[in-house]
Amino acid sequence: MFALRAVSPDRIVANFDALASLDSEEASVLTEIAERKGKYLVGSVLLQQGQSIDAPRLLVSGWACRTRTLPNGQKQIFAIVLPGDFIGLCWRPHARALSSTVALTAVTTADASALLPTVRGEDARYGLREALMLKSWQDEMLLMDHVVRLGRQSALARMASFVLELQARLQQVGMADERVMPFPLTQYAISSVLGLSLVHVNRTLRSLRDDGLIQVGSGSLAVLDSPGLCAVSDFGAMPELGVVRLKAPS
Amino acid sequence: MFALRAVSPDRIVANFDALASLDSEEASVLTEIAERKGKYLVGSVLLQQGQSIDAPRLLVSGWACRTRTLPNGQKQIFAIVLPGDFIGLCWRPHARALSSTVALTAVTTADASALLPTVRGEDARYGLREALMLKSWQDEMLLMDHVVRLGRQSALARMASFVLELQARLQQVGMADERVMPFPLTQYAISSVLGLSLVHVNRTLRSLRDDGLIQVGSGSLAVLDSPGLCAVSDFGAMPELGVVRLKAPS
DNA sequence: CGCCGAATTGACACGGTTCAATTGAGGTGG
DNA sequence: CCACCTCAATTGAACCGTGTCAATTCGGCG
Repeated sequence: MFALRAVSPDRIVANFDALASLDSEEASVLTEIAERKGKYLVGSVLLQQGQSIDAPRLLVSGWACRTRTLPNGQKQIFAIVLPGDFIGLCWRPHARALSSTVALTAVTTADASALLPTVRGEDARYGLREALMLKSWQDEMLLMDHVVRLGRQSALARMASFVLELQARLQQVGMADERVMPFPLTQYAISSVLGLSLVHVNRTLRSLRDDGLIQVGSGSLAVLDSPGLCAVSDFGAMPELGVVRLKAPS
Repeated sequence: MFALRAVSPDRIVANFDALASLDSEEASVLTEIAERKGKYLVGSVLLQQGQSIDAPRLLVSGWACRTRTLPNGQKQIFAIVLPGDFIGLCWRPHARALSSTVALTAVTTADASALLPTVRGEDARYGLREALMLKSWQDEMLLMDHVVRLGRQSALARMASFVLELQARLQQVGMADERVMPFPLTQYAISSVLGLSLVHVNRTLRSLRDDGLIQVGSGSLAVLDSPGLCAVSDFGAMPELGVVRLKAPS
């Protein structure tokens, strides 16, 4: 299936190399990691809230989310985890997971424990360390962008900026072209991300579709009018994604 | 003024000692830090978004907030910074600030650069390092609690859980007793935190007051019915603050 | 073919925003 | 000491975005 297509180790290396130049040894470490895989079904809990974080993993294929379930049964999704993203990678020692990570589709992950010395600064993989730093910096930035979305944007703007965020991130790992991207999320999942009711998510999507801004197919989504979508998204609110500077042209 | 009362170095040490036992050398480092102060007026930018973080500071007195200003002029406040909290302390090397930190009242801060080696793990202050780790863990947790607030709670619940959060945090540094606490926030600031309109913040506060749950005086707030406020807050949604475990009784 | 979860749609209620005006409190200068 | 100014707080009324309830349709899969 489209959405489950695995990201190739090469793409992952390229993604990180774009953040900070990697030497060949660093690239091969990443490649090795990406090849040691494990599979999980939809709904699998990849990391439990409160669990101590000692073995970081790399998401290789499929989509997941960091989420918390409220007492009344509602869910709040903090972030969507895409191929090339890490699960349970933290710069603080002895950290515990602040949210559960759950598979939204079938998923494969790879053990990334080999990166722990690099994170701790115990080896000389400076480029890789810089890339990991920028990656986790981006994660934190996305969370703050999300706070702005939930706190200050309308349903239409939330949806538009969410779509644009996913598009940008998928393009970074080569899973989306200028227009079309995989989109395996149910409307319920989207509602749990955006803090809206399921019904209103449906209406909001239809509105964007009726305005010719996007097109949703089975498991995929196409951005028909990127500037228009930016306008709706109030994107000035979160110009940050573009700011994740790629390395200077070498 | 009540709210501007400085937290004594002793209280700060006690706060951190409650997270992880400190030895006397570690305690004296904190004390020295807390005594090297600088003053700032209301509205001062203590840390600019995008600025590189190299000199962490400790907030000694007054309140501040981490915030971002949107293109339309609205603000979104991500977190309230209270005495005993750090400004610009990050576990990743070469990090940049993801939001600006602005003084909400007159403020005094202290240079905490002396803690950098401890954060980097370059010295043997293990207890202090553990305490700092838990402190920043709590910061991140509060941010996720905030996402839940904005995404899933009603105005009343947001207000109630916000008040309870501030109460708990102020009690940790000895600035609030069982009932009353300093409360220098304008309703506009509260609206920027909770993602509500200024007018509705006013109405929500009045509702809590009319129900006999809280009482607001000049620069202070009293919790009259703590269990009642918990009930309104849907506090089950964010049981985390209580979970910041204090050290085991020695 | 029949089943089940996901998507869709309509009608209606309600929470929250917006606009506009008034009141209250602290600070400053005459 | 009072008049005045400014910003924060307060209140009312109308509007509208979003949630809720309830049905219906669609689509994949056994």
